[in-house]
Amino acid sequence: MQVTIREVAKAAGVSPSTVSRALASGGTVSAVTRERVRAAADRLGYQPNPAARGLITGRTGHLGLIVPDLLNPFFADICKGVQARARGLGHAVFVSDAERDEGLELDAIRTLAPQVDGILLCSPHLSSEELASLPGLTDKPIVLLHRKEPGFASVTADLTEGMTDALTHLHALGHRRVAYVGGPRSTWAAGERAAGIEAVAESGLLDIVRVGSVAPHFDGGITGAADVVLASGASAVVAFNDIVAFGLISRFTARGVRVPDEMSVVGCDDIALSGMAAPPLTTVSVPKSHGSRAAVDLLFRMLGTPAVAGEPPLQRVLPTHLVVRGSTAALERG
Amino acid sequence: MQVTIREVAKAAGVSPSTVSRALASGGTVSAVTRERVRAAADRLGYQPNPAARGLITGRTGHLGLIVPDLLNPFFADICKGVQARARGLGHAVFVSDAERDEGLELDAIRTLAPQVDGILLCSPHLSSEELASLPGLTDKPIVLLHRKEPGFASVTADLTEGMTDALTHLHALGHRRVAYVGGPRSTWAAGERAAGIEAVAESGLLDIVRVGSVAPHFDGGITGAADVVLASGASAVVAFNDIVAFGLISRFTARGVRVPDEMSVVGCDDIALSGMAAPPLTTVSVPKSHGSRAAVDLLFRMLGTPAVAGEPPLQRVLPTHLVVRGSTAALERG
DNA sequence: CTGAAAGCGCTAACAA
DNA sequence: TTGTTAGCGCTTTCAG
Repeated sequence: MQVTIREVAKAAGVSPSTVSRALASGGTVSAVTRERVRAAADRLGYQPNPAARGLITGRTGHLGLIVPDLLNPFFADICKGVQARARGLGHAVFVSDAERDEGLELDAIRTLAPQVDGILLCSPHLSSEELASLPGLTDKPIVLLHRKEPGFASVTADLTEGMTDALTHLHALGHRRVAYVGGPRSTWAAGERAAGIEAVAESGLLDIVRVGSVAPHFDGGITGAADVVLASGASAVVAFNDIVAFGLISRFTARGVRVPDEMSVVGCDDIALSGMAAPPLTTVSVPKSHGSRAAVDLLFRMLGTPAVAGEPPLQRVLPTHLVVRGSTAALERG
Repeated sequence: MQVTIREVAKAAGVSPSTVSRALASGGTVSAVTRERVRAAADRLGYQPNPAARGLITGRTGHLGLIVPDLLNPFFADICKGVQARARGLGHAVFVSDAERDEGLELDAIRTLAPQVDGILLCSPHLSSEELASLPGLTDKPIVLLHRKEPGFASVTADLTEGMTDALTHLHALGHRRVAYVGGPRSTWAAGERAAGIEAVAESGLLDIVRVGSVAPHFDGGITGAADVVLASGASAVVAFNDIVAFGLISRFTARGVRVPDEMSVVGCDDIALSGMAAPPLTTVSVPKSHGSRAAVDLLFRMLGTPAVAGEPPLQRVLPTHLVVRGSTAALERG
């Protein structure tokens, strides 16, 4: 089906192993031979078969990326970043959308593991216990993306600080009573955000109204949450993420409450669309491409330097920053 | 690194080939042996090495998907759909984001080709000539997704009809002068849409104002286009896609023009966020998961039945439909 | 129904 | 510097 190394060897008048060496980076071949081999390879359109190579090197040249939902632009962005960095390092990436289903996620890990050199796992839903069982499932290195867990290498963003920044911003604008619409309760990221909210609540800086949890997708009971926010007397609201923020704004608008004049809204993630919305969304920006890049780099480091027992895995925490756009405004007459 | 077929064979007291047969679907093994092998495999946590298998069967069990930009939720959605269907058929999928760059796209095809059984290509940017050169690059089957090209199997949506539906809807609401903000000029999809717009223009049903082309992402000169629309005297606008529509609405809002009261807006694609926007977007819905599914199925059919020379490749065209939400309204006092 | 042997395309010792 | 040999893990003839 493909042109093999043997045909190239024949065409160049050398042995297959010489072809292999000539085409490899560290191969020890004479310049003339290398040129002859290259020419022959080009002429025949030779493409090395990665499966055969992998069989012997133990490296596949593939990475696995598992995300909970590509429909959430946050994860699509992650995916793009991972893909770009992996390409730069000569690796192709398998993407698996786990559809927010723990069973599918575990399946994906099991299925992907034997075909990749390492796995990047965006898994807000898996329990700590399930995560802990992973190293038994596969010996391939795993990097957690946007989740931190003892015993795992990870790259995360400082969401706690992001939330306090958001609240501080609202306070500076004169808001004193602020609602928080949380995300799925059991999630790691939800806990991180809540910690930031609670820290501010306890400091007494702001009066915080906690408006339960909504699913962070498009039909997740956001309408009801918006109505609760409206009834609470809050003049501003921080949302679990940008999608929830969009949902809130949509409902506010439908009820004739103008954003930001009558209600300030802050999102989280800074998905690409948030700058395009009407009004453009003030949001806590999570470093997506930078985080993806860092995660891929961390995984590669682990590939080069297999884990030493007793040495704790690297956990990198990236800063967030608040992007102030048009959905927040100063409160008139405190 | 992994447990091999030989260890399973030893554990089950049979030969490697028997293990292979026992685990394969069509293997001719006695029920007892099969059970014994299965038990041993389970106990040892055996996972067949797909690379080794692929080397001999000529099948990788992988699909390649190439998209121009995952940041566009339309393609993220496609990706999700392809992934879901491929998983159902036991295939993993490589995703490659070509970053709207023809060179990267060609590279991706070249790189992916030897590692997959077939390729799903979302390529609005490649010229017809470049596309035509693809079969020389690889003999792997290719299905074009959301682009139709002579000589290629494809799955597309009827955008022309979608556009005429959108305009008909606006006409029914009393609009008589409607702007069209087009996308990148040279794109296949742009041509399809333009055909629908022109058909209506020629019919004389509506007065169409063509407002040039904007890049279909977040900074693509949409602000300027919005101002041109406003100056044109149109009471409604059809946008190249939902993202452009969001950008227009954002600018309209910033200039104090209310949507839909003073300006109706129609998008195209029906990305997940469009129902969440404020106001929720009226849009031409393109069947994304259905299209992805159809494309994967078509690719699998080609894998089963290699192309017969002289027989034209299958080209499937899916219907679009207009989703009327809150961004369009009847024109007061025509 | 099962085992032995060959070999997919490639790389990595080891000799030459 | 180059060729020869062996073998990665698996499937698939071919005998038995």
